[in-house]
Formats: sequence, structure tokens, C-alpha cells
Amino acid sequence: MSKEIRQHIERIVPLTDNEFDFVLSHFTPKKFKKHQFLIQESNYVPHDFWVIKGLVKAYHSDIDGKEHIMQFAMEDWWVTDYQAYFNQTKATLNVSCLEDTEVLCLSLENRDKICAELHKVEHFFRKKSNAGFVSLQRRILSLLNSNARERYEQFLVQYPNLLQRVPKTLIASYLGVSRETLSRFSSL
Amino acid sequence: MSKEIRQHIERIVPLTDNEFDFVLSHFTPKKFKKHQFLIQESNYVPHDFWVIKGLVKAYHSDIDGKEHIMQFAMEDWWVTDYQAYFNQTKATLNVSCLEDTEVLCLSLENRDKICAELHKVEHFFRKKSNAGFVSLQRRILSLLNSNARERYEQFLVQYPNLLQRVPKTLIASYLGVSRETLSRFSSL
DNA sequence: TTTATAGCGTGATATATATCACAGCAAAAT
DNA sequence: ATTTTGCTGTGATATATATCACGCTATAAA
Repeated sequence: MSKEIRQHIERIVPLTDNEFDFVLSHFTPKKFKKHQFLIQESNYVPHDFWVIKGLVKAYHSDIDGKEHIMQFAMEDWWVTDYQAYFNQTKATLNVSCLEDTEVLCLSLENRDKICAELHKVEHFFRKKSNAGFVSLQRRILSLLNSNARERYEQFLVQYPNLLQRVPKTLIASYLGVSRETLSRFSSL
Repeated sequence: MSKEIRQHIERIVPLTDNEFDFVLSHFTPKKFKKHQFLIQESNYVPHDFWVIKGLVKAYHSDIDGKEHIMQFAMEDWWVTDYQAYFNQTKATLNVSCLEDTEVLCLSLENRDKICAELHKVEHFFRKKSNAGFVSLQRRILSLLNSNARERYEQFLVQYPNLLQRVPKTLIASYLGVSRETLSRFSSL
């Protein structure tokens, strides 16, 4: 299970065995059952999570109790409430498991430590953050440009694998559409 | 004009004079007149731009010729088509000047060079990227959560200064609302 | 087994927002 | 000085999407 994250990092920067051991020693593995919470609103957010196995949703509950999904995260994805994590403030998002899930946890302190210690690691996280930024920009453009049906079709192309594992209700909530409207799309 | 960017960087990492000179030498200043383009769709994107003075919009033109604004950028902001810039692909966004504008240009090559040379600089850009990521997440949540009027009110709170300098038509396009609908909000 | 509960589809209706059309006005261009 | 262009407001109407309501099915809980 540590091989996977090594691969994940080495897709961007090569590491010696020693370097990798050093990095890995700053992560702690953790397991969650379906329906358990990695993060709950109004609590502090101790970790960024890298998903080894399983599937989670990060979402905001509005005043009417409606859920708005910020992101899904499955194998090889990172997830947390980044606003709260980076600023050490209380979460406004919840992160909960759609399946039994195993993660590697990285505290902000440890993240900054391995970044400071190993320039390569700082480089890795910069690249990751840049890529994340770009993909959020794409999502924003899709919300501005496209109607509900088009957004759904884009989702199908971009995340065909998620479709298998995530109920349509939640995909609707990720896309900013009601489940009924989404359902009428899928039926043709 | 170089003092401003030094301050901008030193809000995150302190630099010696030598270090700053080294960094600055990788930027090139450039001036644009109102209506000129920093970036045009379907061209390669040679630079990331840091705005010294002025105001620009980064936007996508859809098939019907409608503009969707990705971001505004005024003094002390960064702007480019990041997807195209980071991946060295052709732009899908345009960036054009709403006012006469002065910028500092940073090529991807130079960015990577100063990041590789100075760990501090890589740290700076990582922090910047993280902050950008978080603010895009906020915008996405606002698009999912809030109706047009609420988004407009949030915009007023978040960017009161932009309201003075940007026509409402463009704010509407940033918020994903028609200018007519936005106009009906402002009138009460 | 029986009973909940979650997911999904679908009709009828309501509503937010877009679109179309027109006018007024200020600033820029000729 | 006159014309053009960009920005804004506002009415009338159209449309995409939300909401409400119901039933069906499969899985999970009692």
C-alpha cells in the first residue's frame, strides 16, 4: 500500500529509497467504514487525505439541508476541506465515505515539514496544486458555459468510472442540478 | 515598480537583495493599451502575468459568441490561461485589457528555473497556488449553493473595488447571470 | 419474513432566469 | 459637431430547471 503513493509521487518527482521512507514516515494510514466521516463541519481539519482504496464525497450542507458536492475522491485522489486545512480554521465541508475507505493522512505540519526538508517534495505539491487549480477552472467554465444536460455529458466523459460507483442523486448534486432533472436526461 | 512585486513575494517568503534581483531578472515588463490582448484564443501562452497597474479580464467565448469571465485581474493579481500555460497548449481563453495595463511577464521556463534555483520561490508559488485553489473552490460552492442575487451580493462584499472599475455587464458574465437579470437586482 | 430505507423514474406545476425588444444616455470615435 | 458605440434600465414573453407528489424496485435493517 505504500508502493502506490510512491508511484503517485514519482509520476512527478523521482525519489531515492531514503527520501521516500522519509516522506512516508510523515503519513499515517487510517481506515473508515461506509458512512463514516473523515471530516465534519465546524471541526478543525487535522489532515489532508490521500485515498488508497475506497470512495468519499466532500460536500457542503446548506441551510435547507441540501447537499452540494465539492468533489468525489477515489483511489489515487487527494481530498480534504482545503480552505479549513490550509488556514487551520473550522471546516465548512463534510467528507464522508460512500464505500469502506483506506487513506493516508498528512497533517499540515508534516506537509510543510517534508516540503521544507526536500525541495523535490515542495515541487511535487506545487505541481499538484497547479493541476488542481486548472481542473477547478475547467469546472467553473462548465458551470458558466453549459446547461445541465451538457454538464452531465461532460461528466460522463470525464469520470466514466465514477458513474458506476456513485448514485445519480449525488452526481446531480455535484453538477448543480436536481436529481429529477438529471434523471430525465439519463432516460434518453 | 519592482518594489511592489518584492513586497508581494515577501508577504510569503523573505528574500535577500541578491535573491530578489535574481528573481526579478526572470521577469520582463510590458505595457498594454485598453482593448489590447495579453492572450488570444488558439495561440500559445508564453507568459503568466503579474499586474503592476491596470485591469484585465480573462474570458472564454462560447459558440454563440457569448463571453464567460473566468477572472478579472487588477493590481497585485496574477492572470493567464493557466491550463494552456502549464501544459504548453493553445489558449482557450482570451485575456484583454479593460484599462491601460502594465504587467510583469514570467515564462514557464523562467518560472521553473527560479523555482528550481531557489527553494523559497518554489514555496512561494506553492502557497500562491494553494490559495488560488481554495478561492476557486469557494466560487464553485457559490455557483452550486446560491442563486443569482446571492452571488451578486457575495461579489459586492468580496470585490467592492471591482464594482467601481468593471461594467455591470461583465460582472454579470463573471457571475453566470444575464445582464438584464443583474440589472434588476441592482435597481433595488 | 416483514419493514424500512435509498435510489430511480416520471407527471404536473411553479419559479428563477434568459431572451427579445426598445429607449435613454454618456463617452468615444470620426 | 455629429455619429457611433458601449453601458444601463425595464417591460413582455419564453424556457430551463426546480419543486412537489407519487409509485416502483432493490437492498438493508428489524
